[in-house]
Amino acid sequence: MRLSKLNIKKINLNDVDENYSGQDILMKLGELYQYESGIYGYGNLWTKLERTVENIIIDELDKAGCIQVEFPKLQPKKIWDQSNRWETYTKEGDIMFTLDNNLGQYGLAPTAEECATLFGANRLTSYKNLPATYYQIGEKFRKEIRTRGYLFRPRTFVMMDAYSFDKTEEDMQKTYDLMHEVYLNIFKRVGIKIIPTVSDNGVIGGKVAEEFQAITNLGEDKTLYDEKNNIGINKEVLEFENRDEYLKQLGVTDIESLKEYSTVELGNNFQLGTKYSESMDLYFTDENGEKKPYYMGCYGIGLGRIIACIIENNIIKYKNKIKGFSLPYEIAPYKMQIIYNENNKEEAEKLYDHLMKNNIKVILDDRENLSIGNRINDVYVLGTPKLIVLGNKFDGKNYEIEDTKTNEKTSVTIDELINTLK
RNA sequence: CGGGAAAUAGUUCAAUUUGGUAGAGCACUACAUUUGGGAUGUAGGAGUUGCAGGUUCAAAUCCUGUUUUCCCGACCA
Repeated sequence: MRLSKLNIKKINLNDVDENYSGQDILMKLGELYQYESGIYGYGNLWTKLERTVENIIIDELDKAGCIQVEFPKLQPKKIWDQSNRWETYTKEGDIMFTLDNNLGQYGLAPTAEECATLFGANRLTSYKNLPATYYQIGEKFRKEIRTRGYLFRPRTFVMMDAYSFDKTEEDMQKTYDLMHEVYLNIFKRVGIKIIPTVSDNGVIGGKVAEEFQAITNLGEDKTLYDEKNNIGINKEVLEFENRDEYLKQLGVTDIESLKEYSTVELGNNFQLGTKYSESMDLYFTDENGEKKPYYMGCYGIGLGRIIACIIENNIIKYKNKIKGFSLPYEIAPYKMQIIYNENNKEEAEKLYDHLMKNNIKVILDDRENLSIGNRINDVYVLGTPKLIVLGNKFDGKNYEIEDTKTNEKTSVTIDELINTLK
């Protein structure tokens, strides 16, 4: 990408939000735009980053045999009546944005159990069709009573939601366990340290729900982490009466020895059982020709939260002052930023074309009338993991790459450069 | 929904205490110089002070109402 086309604003790093520095920088750049509390527009960097994370999620889910689909964001009231959730979501919970017009009443998708169940039941008519898991990635809408931390808790956000259909409770458990493994792979690939955590729902109904908590000092939750068993316990659980029995069940013996972390929930999986199948009156036919309810599960990952988390966990400071951030190389939409002085303009253009031809996404800082220093500082503001300067020291052969996280500099030839970037 | 803070130029803020022509830094525009870690000079543009009432000769400033934003809590498939 040519930086001259991105039209980022010049920013002052002296008054950056202390808590959410990365997202505030994107706001100041114009790469995030707030329309009102909890409703944002995303610039190129956020969008590309989202695509990258999305592709990782799609890749892992597809490998696990899940089927990508898309459900409507505009959902008719009648399907919510079918599961008896319209009142819950509009009155008691008051979480759904609703529309009322001459065609009828609608809700903007806060989630999609109804859509998924109807969609699945229409084609999963026989036990021979099961199991099946459908997933989609798209915007969700929720009337959060209090927005918080930019894209950590907005009112519209991008989420992956998956819905599984199984014949029996045992099969549902298998699918649920499989999704657990898929989630761990996803979070590993996006570079986030995750703690699979027992949530409070789990206490009430046995092991039917789990959260995937990421360690960050900006978190909303407190999680006790048992490193040996790789399991976390939401601190809320300790408030419950049957805590001892429950902890025993988890294999946690010494609660005092567990380290407490501030965390944010990036994913949440649930065993739904036959709740939707039965309430919506949708069944399959089993081996004996009998009507049976689907055992379902639902699985969610917040894409926006993943991205916010990655950005805020990779802030770069210099002399205790915020400088910007540095994205993990694997997920950065642009791997390197090319900076040059007037004498090396042609060389820089050549390098840019060469990398593009090799399908390596980089940023060429082709803006005019800026000092090298200005340009280098903007690398940090955009989060680009590596930078290369074609300045006075450039000899036409050896390229000096700098890692923005470690400040390590290496000198390489063009072929070596392409190999490192691949 | 409870508690707290705030709203003035694109942005971060000052001027409000004590009513009297609305300012500054950064950003923006033009020209020149500068160009390896957030330059310099000269000139310039930019505002119905969130909105609505009220008091006053006069309101950013005082009073009343209202809207919005942020933070803490509660809430959270």
